Amino acid sequence: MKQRELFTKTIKENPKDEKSINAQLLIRAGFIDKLGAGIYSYLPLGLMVIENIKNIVREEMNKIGGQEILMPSLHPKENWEITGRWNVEEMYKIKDNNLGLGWTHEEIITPLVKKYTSVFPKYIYQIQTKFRNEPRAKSGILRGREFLMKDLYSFHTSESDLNDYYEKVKEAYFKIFKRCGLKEKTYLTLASGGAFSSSFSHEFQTVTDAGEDIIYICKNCGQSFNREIFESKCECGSTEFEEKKSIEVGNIFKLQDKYSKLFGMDNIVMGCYGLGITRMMGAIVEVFNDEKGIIWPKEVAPFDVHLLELDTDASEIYDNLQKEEIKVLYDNREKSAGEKLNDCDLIGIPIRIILSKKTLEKDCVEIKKRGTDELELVKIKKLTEFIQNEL
RNA sequence: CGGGGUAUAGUGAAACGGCUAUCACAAGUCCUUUGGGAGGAUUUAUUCUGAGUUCAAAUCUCAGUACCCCGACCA
Repeated sequence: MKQRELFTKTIKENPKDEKSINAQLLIRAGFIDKLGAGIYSYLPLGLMVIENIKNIVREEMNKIGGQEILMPSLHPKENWEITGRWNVEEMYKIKDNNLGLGWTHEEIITPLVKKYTSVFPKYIYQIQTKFRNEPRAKSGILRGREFLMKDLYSFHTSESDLNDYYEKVKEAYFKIFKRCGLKEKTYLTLASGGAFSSSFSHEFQTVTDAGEDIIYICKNCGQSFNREIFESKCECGSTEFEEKKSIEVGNIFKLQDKYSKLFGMDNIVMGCYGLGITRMMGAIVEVFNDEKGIIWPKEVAPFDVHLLELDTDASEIYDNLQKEEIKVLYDNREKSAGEKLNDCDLIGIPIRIILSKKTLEKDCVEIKKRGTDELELVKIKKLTEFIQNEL
């Protein structure tokens, strides 16, 4: 993709109505646009990142038997009256129509599964826009009023089967975090089950100062506890903890028969497993950035390489890389070198390739990996091979 | 939902209650530039909305709205 043609624009100065790092960088680098508090448009660069995260999540969900569907955002009042959750603050309601905008989907998935199958277990998920009337939208895309979430629901005929599957989901989540670069920063955290689950739930908390939660990480075993349920001793016996701010990127629950019973599915127990897609994107930016911009982990980056030409035509290199299906952002804009270099750092694609008069004299391009200071000259002939090894 | 703050061009800022509301960047056109945001010419406003005070309001007062921050909230 030629940067000249890309529907986006970088901004030099921070927007005055955003304080969070993720929002400032994503807006300045041209990934998202703000429409209102907690309401954002995703421009092509931002959508590419979203799609990358979604595909990682899909692959890992499918590996544990998940089947993808898409449920509606508009929800009839009747479904929510059954569970007594129609009159909660989170629900945006459509006046005079007995419809609300869904902030979760138990009320839809449970009758749907009842209607379409009697063969269990079943694992059904979707990646869909959720609406929540947040009393305080904040921190850019970390806490939006409209956001993308993956929600998986599992249906079992026995509690032990639910327990087994619950553990599988935990593993799948850590595979997702690993591929998104967040594994080292994300802790499985014991939390309350909330109003609709009697037992504990597990949260996946990514450590960052931008987070809204406080977790206590056991220095001995690594188990972490949400502040809301934290007591002074870990299960392993240790009393040494590290206190950290964190953002909840995922939350999994054993719902037992709470919803299945209400919707007339006898002897079925359920689990539900949420994962915030846009929230993860924000968390990635919060974790991976420097004073110049974003530093995308490979698998979620919008492009593999950022090719800059400085006063030297690099279109042949661009064509050759594209032929090998390497995703290239090609900057051949008529801008000063400084502007191109700064934009490149801001956007944060993992590998920067520069062709200039200086490098061309040596039949080379200059390679720099985002987040490092090392420069490397690579022969133009060997460039494709070099990049393929890096991916 | 409580507390605090802000609102001026696409973006970021300036302007004592008083002159034609300035400046930088971006965007468009023309020319010169190209290894860290280069230069010249030219174009860009209902000062958030409504009321009030005043000879005179971007500036003071009140109300509303939006946004930011702290707290409460948050499957």
